[in-house]
Amino acid sequence: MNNSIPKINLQVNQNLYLKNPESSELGKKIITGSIDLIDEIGFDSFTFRKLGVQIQSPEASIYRYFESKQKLLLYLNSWYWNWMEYRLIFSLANIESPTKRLEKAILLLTEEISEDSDFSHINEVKLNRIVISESQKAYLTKDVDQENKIGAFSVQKQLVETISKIILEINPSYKYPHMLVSTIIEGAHLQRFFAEHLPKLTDVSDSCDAITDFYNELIFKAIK
Amino acid sequence: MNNSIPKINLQVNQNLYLKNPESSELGKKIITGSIDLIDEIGFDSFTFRKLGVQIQSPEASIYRYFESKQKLLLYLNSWYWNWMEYRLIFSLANIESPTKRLEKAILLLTEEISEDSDFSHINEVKLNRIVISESQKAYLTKDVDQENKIGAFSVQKQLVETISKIILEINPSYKYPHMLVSTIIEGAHLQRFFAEHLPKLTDVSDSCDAITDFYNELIFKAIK
DNA sequence: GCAAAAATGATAGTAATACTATTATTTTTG
DNA sequence: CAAAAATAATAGTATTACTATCATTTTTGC
Repeated sequence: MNNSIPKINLQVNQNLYLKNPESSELGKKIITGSIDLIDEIGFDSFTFRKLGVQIQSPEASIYRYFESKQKLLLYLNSWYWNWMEYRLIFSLANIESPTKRLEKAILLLTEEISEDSDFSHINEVKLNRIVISESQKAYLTKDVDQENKIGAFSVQKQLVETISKIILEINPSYKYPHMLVSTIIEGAHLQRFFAEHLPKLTDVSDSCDAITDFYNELIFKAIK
Repeated sequence: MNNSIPKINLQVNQNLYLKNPESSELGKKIITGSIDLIDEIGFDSFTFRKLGVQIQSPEASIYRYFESKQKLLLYLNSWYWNWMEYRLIFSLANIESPTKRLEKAILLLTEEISEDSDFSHINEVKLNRIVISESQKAYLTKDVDQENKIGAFSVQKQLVETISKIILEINPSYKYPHMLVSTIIEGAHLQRFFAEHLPKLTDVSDSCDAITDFYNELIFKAIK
């Protein structure tokens, strides 16, 4: 990811918004502002009223883009995984060996995101932090089946499928490729959260990236 | 777990309640009622007012036991992991072989809980469903460091430590025992959630228990 | 068996939240 | 440049997450 990449719009599932926030200045301000604000105060304290103050637009205008703050969170989550898949495709291009492909995928899913790619009006470092601490709230709801029906999680499912296929290339008889991949995807985020807030649940070492190393070992041993 | 077990009170961290709910009839009704209600409508829609209606006591009385619904969730979570540890100790008693001990621990952490043990006024089947879908909301908060400081997660930490030690008995040079155990603990619950709501993220098979099998294989290969 | 203390019930109230509605003003576009 | 679309400004509502007060019931220590 570097400056040579043209500004591409990642398409997010239309059911997650009332009006595409990419289609106007106000829409982009809503996205940029909500990422800033959620990162700062957390999703629980985040309200459209506070966002309105932050971006200097009335609360009612925000409701014309998003039905609710839940839907906005689903949008951000969806954008993030879309971005991940884009990065994955990019990073796997022209690599033949399935083992190398899997290694690259694991790195992408588990590494810390510490640089904003300037890819768009979206700050990926902040968004990554939000996905780590808040995205589970997007599906751990009584509405999950409804949300699933409208395609809110299709990007994650797609990503899990893509990486599962690489695993099956390496070992066609491995029984649990999807479980293994979804374990990494959610687990890696959780481990980052634990490393920061509940270190007794992890084995953090300042030196190298323990999380990437842990998952690399885990996965390659599992599918051998 | 069977009827021969005497009714024991599991002690929950005192910082999580204002008044011990085990100490009175109303307190127990609050716990039983909140488990029923959260299981039914979900934690997001759950309010102390609704709970008051359910147990026929005024909202204000509930606030004398719990400062907020967040604290109540922390209490339930803490009770659950306390119960798990109790079961673990029970299940490992008199077993020498660390491999067998680990196998038993994995089973306990990953199996489906489908029978209420009649161990107390708490319905463990419902509580297990609540912990699966809601417990992450107890720590994925801006308040997590504060909550951690008052000991809200000490039971989970204890459990992770106990099982990590078994792993180190089997392989003293394994680098990531805590990460491995916390990966199981949180991952197993998540996989159960996925199996029910987002099956494309798993490899469900009706026959045997895929989740237990998956983690068994994963862990023993990882530490070999 | 009874007074004091503690717990609970009944009721009310408040600031904030998660929206919806209406009308005025600005901006865009054919 | 008029019509349409988008946004701003303002107001309003039901619900939530509490806190406060006082009356009533239950528990307890003697």
